[in-house]
Amino acid sequence: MESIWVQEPIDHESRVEQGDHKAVRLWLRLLTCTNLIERHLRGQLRSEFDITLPRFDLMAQLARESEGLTMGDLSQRMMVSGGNVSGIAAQLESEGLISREPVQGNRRAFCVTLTRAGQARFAEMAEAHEAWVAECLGGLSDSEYDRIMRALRQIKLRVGEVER
Amino acid sequence: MESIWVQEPIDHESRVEQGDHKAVRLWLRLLTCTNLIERHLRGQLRSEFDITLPRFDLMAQLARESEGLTMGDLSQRMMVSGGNVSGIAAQLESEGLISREPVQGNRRAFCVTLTRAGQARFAEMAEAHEAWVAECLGGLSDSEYDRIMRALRQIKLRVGEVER
DNA sequence: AGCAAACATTTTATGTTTAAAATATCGGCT
DNA sequence: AGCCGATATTTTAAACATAAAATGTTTGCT
Repeated sequence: MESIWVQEPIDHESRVEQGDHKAVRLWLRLLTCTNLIERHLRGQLRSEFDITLPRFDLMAQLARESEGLTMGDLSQRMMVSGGNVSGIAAQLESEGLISREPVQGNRRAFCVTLTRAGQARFAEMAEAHEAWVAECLGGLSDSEYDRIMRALRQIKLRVGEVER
Repeated sequence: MESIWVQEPIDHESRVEQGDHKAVRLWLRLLTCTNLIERHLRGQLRSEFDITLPRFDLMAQLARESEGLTMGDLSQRMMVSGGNVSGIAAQLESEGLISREPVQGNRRAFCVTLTRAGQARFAEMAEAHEAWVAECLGGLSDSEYDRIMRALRQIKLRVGEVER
């Protein structure tokens, strides 16, 4: 059980012992990559647009659904709890970037949409965001890209089955 | 030379745009997979062992270093702030799972180690944790596994460069 | 020795996230 | 009509996370 101590990069992945299994190593590498990119994007959004990643994420969901989404839809798509969406939406609403209108025929739900100001603001941010992501992930060849996408889809489906 | 990262712009304008969109799709899928697995593990740790992911993570660091680690070491390896480690360690200490002893020759630092109870508890959890991860990620062929690992390493390096 | 800078950690203030409880609405069943 | 379980959202409490200030220690420089 002698843990050869590798010192160079200290992150989720490099802390693994030799005896650890392949799946765990893949998991830690996946986690490291995602955390690094997420941290990068969070910092960029903060310094360039003074917005948090969750708020950007919520706006991004709305940007692809011009009809609007309910709070529950947002919670599902953002993969965060409903209470969390309540808080994030409250902030964006107070900044005038989104609006929440009652749904006719269902007084429980709200229909959340980007305001005109929100649309304009998001368009700016989305362009920069895309460039930042491409900086991190844009260099893959087509075949490599396809291969990873397929593998990740497989993983996604599998976790879905396990979760059930 | 890893050709993956050498981009040859044939049509400078449209090529880059396409690549950007692809990069974003890849990023979103990466994020989805990581979130799904993380959520699964969090839930399992909670329901099976009544422990949170950060606390498990801290214990996992210590389990690999029988000599113990300082608070600063833990902060670096867990990739979280020092203040955060203080709080998590305080909880674990109050539960008797870790101990913090003064380091001889440096009265600023603590040496944090798993208690005997902590070791036993972690051994149980680690076995289950590994099985859960394998459930999620174990379905890949060897070649797929190698390919993803390589691609993720390249991504990791690239983000490191971008960050600088 | 004296002092400044770096170090290791904790504290504080603020904000995020989650699970669970609370509130309110809807729909079906009798 | 009246009840009950599902649905949609908000509120609450606890854990987690960060940045920045505070505390105490070490190191190097003169």
